[in-house]
Amino acid sequence: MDVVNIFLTSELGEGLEDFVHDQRRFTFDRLGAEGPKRLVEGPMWAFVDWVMPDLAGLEMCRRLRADPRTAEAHVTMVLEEDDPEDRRRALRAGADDYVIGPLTRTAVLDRVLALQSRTSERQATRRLELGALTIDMAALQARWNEVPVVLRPNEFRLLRFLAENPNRVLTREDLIAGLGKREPPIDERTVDVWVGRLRRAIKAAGGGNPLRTVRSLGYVFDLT
Amino acid sequence: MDVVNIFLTSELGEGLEDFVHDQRRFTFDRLGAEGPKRLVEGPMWAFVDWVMPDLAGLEMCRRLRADPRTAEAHVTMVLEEDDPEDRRRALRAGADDYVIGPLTRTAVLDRVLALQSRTSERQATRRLELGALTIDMAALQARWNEVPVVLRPNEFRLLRFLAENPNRVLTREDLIAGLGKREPPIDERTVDVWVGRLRRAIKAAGGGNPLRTVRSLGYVFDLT
DNA sequence: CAGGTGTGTGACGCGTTTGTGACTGGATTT
DNA sequence: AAATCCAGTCACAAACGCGTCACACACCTG
Repeated sequence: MDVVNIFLTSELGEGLEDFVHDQRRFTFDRLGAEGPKRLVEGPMWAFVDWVMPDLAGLEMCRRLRADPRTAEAHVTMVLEEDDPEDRRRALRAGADDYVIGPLTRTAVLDRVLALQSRTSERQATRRLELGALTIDMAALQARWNEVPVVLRPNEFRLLRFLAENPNRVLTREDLIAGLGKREPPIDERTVDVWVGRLRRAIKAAGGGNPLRTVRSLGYVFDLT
Repeated sequence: MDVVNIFLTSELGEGLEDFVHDQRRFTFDRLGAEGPKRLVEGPMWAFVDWVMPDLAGLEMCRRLRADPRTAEAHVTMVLEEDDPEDRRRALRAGADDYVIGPLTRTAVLDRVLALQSRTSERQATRRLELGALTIDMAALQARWNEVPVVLRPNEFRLLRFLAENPNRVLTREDLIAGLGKREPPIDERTVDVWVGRLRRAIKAAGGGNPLRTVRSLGYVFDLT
């Protein structure tokens, strides 16, 4: 299910809790002066209160824009009343949008659903998630439960290819071809060594063994 | 309505007047040896003539870059003919771009519209914050925990480009293109030297090493 | 013109990666 | 049970890719 990450500042959305609507899970997270507590992937929405205890809402806007983790977030400013001058300043500080408070579940839904289609195009970052394992194609990095798996180039290619065809037996021939090795022709037994090395790397990161051997045929990436 | 501020040198664009196109107002302003007459906000384009009565166009480029008011402007050099040597020198002097003159309303439109999306992103983030590292686009300065990192121009451009695409493997080709180097074609191995120099500079400021090498592919700016 | 700075390049050396053959032990077949 | 097959693992050599250095050249400054 798609997850919509929503960041809130200070006491905004006091009564708001995670909820599910229309195939989407809305999760709420506190947003402090240091930015988001945890790093999330996918579309992000931030609702910034105009008045904050220790930091002006405008400054928070600028910080969100300056931080690459949240630079792509859709920032909505929550105003107490409809002051044209404040709206202008909010937009200039980097907000995409504004609502007149207080923030309610309905207000959040309206904003997010109205704009989701537009924003979802942005997140082109390719990424595979298979159980505890996530593979970030852009960063060329794999993680097992957030623990980085240190992989050599060939191992990464192998993992990627296996993960892209889960629950399907891939012969050694498939794997050699899938990694684009032709010259010189690779001995099929070499694949065994590749798999061994990959397994060891995942294990070193505290992971399990998602790679199952199918005797006399090849290997499978077992999903769940 | 969005305003696009365009600066012109000397007799360039003699017949050009303010006009409106596609929801944008284009305003033209003279650019003298002392820089722009008035201070403006928002995106700026400067068209610099190669030949000027009292000042060489190249020198004008450098001044624009040195002046914090115009350092972020998009500078287009206007050449009379397509001389590769002149192009090279124009780019080296700080120009982002060039056209073969004379300057017409159409040429201005084309340049500005083609590049606006890219540049407007840049304008939005005058400052990047990535963990201990902050990059000040306006001051052309980077700091690691408030300690200035002394960078040469090329190193700054490299750091900036890497930091603008964090957690993404950038090939040497990407980096060369990202720094806008085309003429003459740059040897890919030179990128290694750039990275080495950049790393050393960050280290000299007491910083860590946010630049990860991805063997046989390129480099990544690792966030967190 | 001399001195200084910034930058691209070729070359060298070292650590890493990787394909392979050999050995081992478990599984399968006869 | 013996014979056979097959996959896991190790050690090793060759190839590869990267970091670094010194140098040349262009440019700027005085």
